[in-house]
Amino acid sequence: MGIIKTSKPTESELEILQILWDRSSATVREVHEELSKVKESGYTTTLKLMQIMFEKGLVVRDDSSKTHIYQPNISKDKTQKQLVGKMVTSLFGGSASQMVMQALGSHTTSKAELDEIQKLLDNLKKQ
Amino acid sequence: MGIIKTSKPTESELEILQILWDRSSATVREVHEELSKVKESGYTTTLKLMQIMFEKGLVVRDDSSKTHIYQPNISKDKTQKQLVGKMVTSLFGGSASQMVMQALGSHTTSKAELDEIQKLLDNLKKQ
DNA sequence: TTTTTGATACGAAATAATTCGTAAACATGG
DNA sequence: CCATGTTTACGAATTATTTCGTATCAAAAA
Repeated sequence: MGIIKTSKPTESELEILQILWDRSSATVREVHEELSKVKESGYTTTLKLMQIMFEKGLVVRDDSSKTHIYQPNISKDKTQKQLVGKMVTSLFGGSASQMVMQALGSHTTSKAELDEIQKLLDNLKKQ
Repeated sequence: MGIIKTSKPTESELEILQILWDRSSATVREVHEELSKVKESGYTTTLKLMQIMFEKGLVVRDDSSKTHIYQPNISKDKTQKQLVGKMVTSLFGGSASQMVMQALGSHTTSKAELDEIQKLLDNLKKQ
């Protein structure tokens, strides 16, 4: 049983978490470079955000050397579950299938992905 | 081709839209009663929110009588698509199936719902 | 050693979202 | 007509989030 993380990440925090999940660890500089590809903002903005995330416990950091190295402290999986769950509740009246249909209906999904979903569906049906 | 609604509704606005989508039209009083069931807040707060939503074009209203009657001005379907799409992009790297799996994996889904999804899946596979 | 570069810390401004108090308008019942 | 209750309008406080400027420190370069 892990520690409960109540506060859901803000939009900006999520962008940073994405990068940390991908790379598993990164400096502020690295995160900022990555963000800059899709977003216009100053270095100290990214720094401040990551400091706040540290205070909130969303990330951990190694500050043994001058340049701190950050790592995510909440799992991608759990966070996805949490946010999807919230969306299912608040936007689809609790019906996951409604959301699934909306998701599959509007996006083009590859054959491989459809097969994966089929597999999952088969498993769920058995139980 | 409809008018483009850029601004995504805030959390609070979404709660109100839910109610308007359900009832198709409602007064501030009615919306507030409904909200009160799950949330603690003052009447004028709801009023103000709905006024702002009107300014943004999220809702329309009939103000021919003293008590205004509000209706949603963006469709539930479009809004769901938009928000699900945003989540797929920002949280699942564009893979709808990843999200579907997360949604189905964490929620308990009824047999009937699973069948519905199966039907949709069959359709998608054919194409 | 001195200068330059790159890093953190931190306060605070700017922006967005939520909340509420108060005034004014108006209908209704006495 | 007057009091009461319900409504809208609106300003403004509060809270949350994002953004950046400036000070300071340390390492590397000159």
